[in-house]
Amino acid sequence: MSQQRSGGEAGLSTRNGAGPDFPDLPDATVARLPEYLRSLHQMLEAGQDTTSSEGLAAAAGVNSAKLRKDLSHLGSYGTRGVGYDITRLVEQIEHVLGLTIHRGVALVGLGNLGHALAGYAGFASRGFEIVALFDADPARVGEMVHGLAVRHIDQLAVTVTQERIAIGVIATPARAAQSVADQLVAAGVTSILNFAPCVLSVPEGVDVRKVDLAVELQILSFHEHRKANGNGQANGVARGSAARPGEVAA
Amino acid sequence: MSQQRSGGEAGLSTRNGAGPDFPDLPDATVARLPEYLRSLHQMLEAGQDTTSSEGLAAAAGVNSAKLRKDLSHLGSYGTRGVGYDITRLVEQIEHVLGLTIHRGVALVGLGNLGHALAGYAGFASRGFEIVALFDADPARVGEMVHGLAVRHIDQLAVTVTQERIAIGVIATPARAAQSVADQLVAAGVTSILNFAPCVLSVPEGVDVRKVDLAVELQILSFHEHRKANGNGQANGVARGSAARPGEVAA
DNA sequence: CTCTGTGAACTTGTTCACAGCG
DNA sequence: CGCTGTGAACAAGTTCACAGAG
Repeated sequence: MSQQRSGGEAGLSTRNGAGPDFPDLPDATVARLPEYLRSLHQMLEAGQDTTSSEGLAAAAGVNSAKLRKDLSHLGSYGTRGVGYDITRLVEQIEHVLGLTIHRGVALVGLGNLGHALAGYAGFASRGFEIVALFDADPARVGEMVHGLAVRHIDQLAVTVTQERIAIGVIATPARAAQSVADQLVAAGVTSILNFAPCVLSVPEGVDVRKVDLAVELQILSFHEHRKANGNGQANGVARGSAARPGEVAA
Repeated sequence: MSQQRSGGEAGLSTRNGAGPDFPDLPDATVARLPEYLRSLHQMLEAGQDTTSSEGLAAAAGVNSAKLRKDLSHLGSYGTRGVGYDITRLVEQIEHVLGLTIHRGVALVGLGNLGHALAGYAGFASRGFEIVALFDADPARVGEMVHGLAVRHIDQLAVTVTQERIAIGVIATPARAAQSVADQLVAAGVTSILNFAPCVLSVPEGVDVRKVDLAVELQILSFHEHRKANGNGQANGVARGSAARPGEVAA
């Protein structure tokens, strides 16, 4: 697993017992499906209605064998000699990712980053709706942010339970994050996206994904360092990256 | 591999030819070093000066064998029967990651996210300084954001070259990202952190890391979907995540 | 004859388990 | 004797290369 890649615990992903609708996907595959989906939507907008593994792979920045293997895990939705029907593939991926269900998200912490996340168009366009905002600072409570009023963190339990929110986003300072996570979990949240630079511990059955902006820069720094010192043929693009192979433009 | 996982091309990382100072680290190890570093700093602040692999592993959310293997790639900086000297380990990791050198960063795109990034304290505290802001919108040019004036994107080449900026952050809409990347590369930038939801193509020798906020939610959605349908023992925490193993609280 | 789907080879990453240093 | 450092076993992920469907 990418950013980041890569890191994190074993990533058991998902064990078997799967019906036809819930194939048992490798973690690495799950992490790439959203990227395929994005490329497919782009193609639809461009008026395309069919694509080859080669074409979609190029658009998503992976190689075609990998793409075919990923898609084959969903079942066979391609036609040999022709390619994939884009609409059908989109439906299939959205179904597997559970994007056909509308998902409400609670956002905790309305500092700089929280404000940006609250207004991030990319969430809404992908079927996620931020339905509640929380902050511990009384000065921020009541403030309207992108059409939603900020509530005090004390309201978290009630709201999350009432609105059956299953996904929480933590954008608080690190020192507050564990406590917020505990409250989210207690209220019934089972998936957390954590932007605070700290490790959260949560009960089994709760998924946490972490995005640490500074970590990404530090990884780039490592590669810079190596390039600068001319050692090895440093050039690697890892976890979640997107360089196409062998292009030399500039 | 995995958050990134992590997606992306082969991830050659770094080939050999390494001197003692530039060990050839596996990508997965590089991705974890920043997390170790953060935990170590936290321990220093708490007044600790020594830690065991077990202790640091717990703090960083990995298992201790992995941690020891990761650190062993840097050379032997532990004492058997005792543990690691925190200060020494911090120095070593910072050196390997190239954090001893001050790195200026250019940020392009000052929408919601760009504003948040410009003010993100986590960058500065990790040795990265945002030294220039760019936007294409004339209405935003000249605006002061966290002490820096926004310049027009036309100034990018000059500024990046003059200030010898090696790292660029793209926080523009997707449609502008490729053009911005091209300009960054042309001006000499060799590492790019891309927040735009699109694949960038860059020449060999340039590293790109991608952070896509919506992708993270979609991955969580997949696990939600499986949990809701009770299929398999869904619970996996992948790329860049941070749940401790086997804790059952709440 | 083209392009998918997939076994098999290979590479990378993780975990185990223990030798041996301090 | 505790804890690091590491070979060896294992697991996951990637790539190759080709059979065979359309």
